[in-house]
Amino acid sequence: MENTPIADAIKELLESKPIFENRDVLRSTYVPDYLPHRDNEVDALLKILIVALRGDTPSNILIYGKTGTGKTAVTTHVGKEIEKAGEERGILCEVLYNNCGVIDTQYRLLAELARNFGKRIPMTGWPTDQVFAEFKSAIDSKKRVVVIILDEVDKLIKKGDDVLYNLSRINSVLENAKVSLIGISNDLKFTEFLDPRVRSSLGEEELIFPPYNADQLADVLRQRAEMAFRSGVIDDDVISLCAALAARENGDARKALDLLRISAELAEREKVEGVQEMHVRRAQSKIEFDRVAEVIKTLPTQSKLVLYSIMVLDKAPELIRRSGRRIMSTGEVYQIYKRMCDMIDIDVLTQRRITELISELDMLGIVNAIVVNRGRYGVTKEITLDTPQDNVYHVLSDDLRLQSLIDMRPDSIQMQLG
DNA sequence: CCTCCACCGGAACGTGAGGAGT
DNA sequence: ACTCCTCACGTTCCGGTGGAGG
Repeated sequence: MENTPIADAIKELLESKPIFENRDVLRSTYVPDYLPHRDNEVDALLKILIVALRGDTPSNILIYGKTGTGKTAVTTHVGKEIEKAGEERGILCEVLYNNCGVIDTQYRLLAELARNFGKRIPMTGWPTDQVFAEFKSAIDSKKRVVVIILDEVDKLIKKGDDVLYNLSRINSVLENAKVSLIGISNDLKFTEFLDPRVRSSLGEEELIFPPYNADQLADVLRQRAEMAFRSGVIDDDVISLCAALAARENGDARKALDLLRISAELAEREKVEGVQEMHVRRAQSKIEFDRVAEVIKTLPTQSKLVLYSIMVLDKAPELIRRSGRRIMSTGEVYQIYKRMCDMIDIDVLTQRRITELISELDMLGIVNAIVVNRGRYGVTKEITLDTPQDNVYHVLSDDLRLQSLIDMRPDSIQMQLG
């Protein structure tokens, strides 16, 4: 039988030894049976929720912690264990997980909750109180304890805290069932915007999850790596590097896992036997670029144009360099910006506004801008480009209003500007 | 020691879009 | 359909800054 090139390629790809045994273990949504270095948090949560198994109402809980500190993992993990233990003892205890980042209106949340108990609620159309009433009657039909996990609660209260108010008082109108709430937030200050009554009711207990340090992250990674990879494809140096890099950025376990997974994917694509430190470095810059691209994509046109002005200026030969980077001032950027606005017929904003846009770009980590005093020569921002820019062009030119300009590329624009 | 550059960044205000209430 | 509010985005105005250079 004659093989086509593609058939050969498929054969080769299938036969090459895979690096992964189970890729999904490295996703942050995967919850392992044991969570390293979260024993205290698991304990604390268990102690609060345990009363559910005696048929009592657990206190409402607020959980705080930066992203990737294991809030969601610990909570769902403990939730499952409690449910299981209840089952074994013949106690009806249900733990419902909701991500308010996805379910972000009160209607949807209540509808979702009610559906969990077999109620059929239309996607839209009913008055919210009716949905609430349905939910109430659904849970109250039996003697049970219901624990409602609200992940990313801060997203929910953006549109008013009515749901939280109603849910936190629901126990007073229930005869059989008991409800307790667990709110998860990565914003420590989000309760400030809450109705005081809701705040005190929701925050009966508060848990704060500290970030992982590098050693702890390494343990987390080792545990997952053991399940995720064939033995021998990854050595401890790679894991330590991933852990160290992620620890530098707030001890985010999600980031550490992403880093490890993407490193391995890069290695796999190269058909190399094992993952090397080089892959980790490359994975990091890939992640960084994806982040930047995402940010730039969502920037308003004016900000993009300011960024592009900086990029054009960055190519200018006459600028002073410092450690390889070209330094420019607000005034210089503004001059370029104005002329480019003319070229593509876009409103010219004032320098005051541009200063602000530059500061925003700085906060987003796309450029560096520090305010310096040049004495006799005034105060200005010293701006340097902070992004590997070659990749940025196509992201910028997605904006139709800028397309013609971006396609010209900096060098030829400079010719035109003179 | 004084001056003065070239911009920073706060304050107050204007405008239009979009949402809530009625 | 109507008003009323809020919000994001911009503008104008302007006082403030701090060290290089005289």
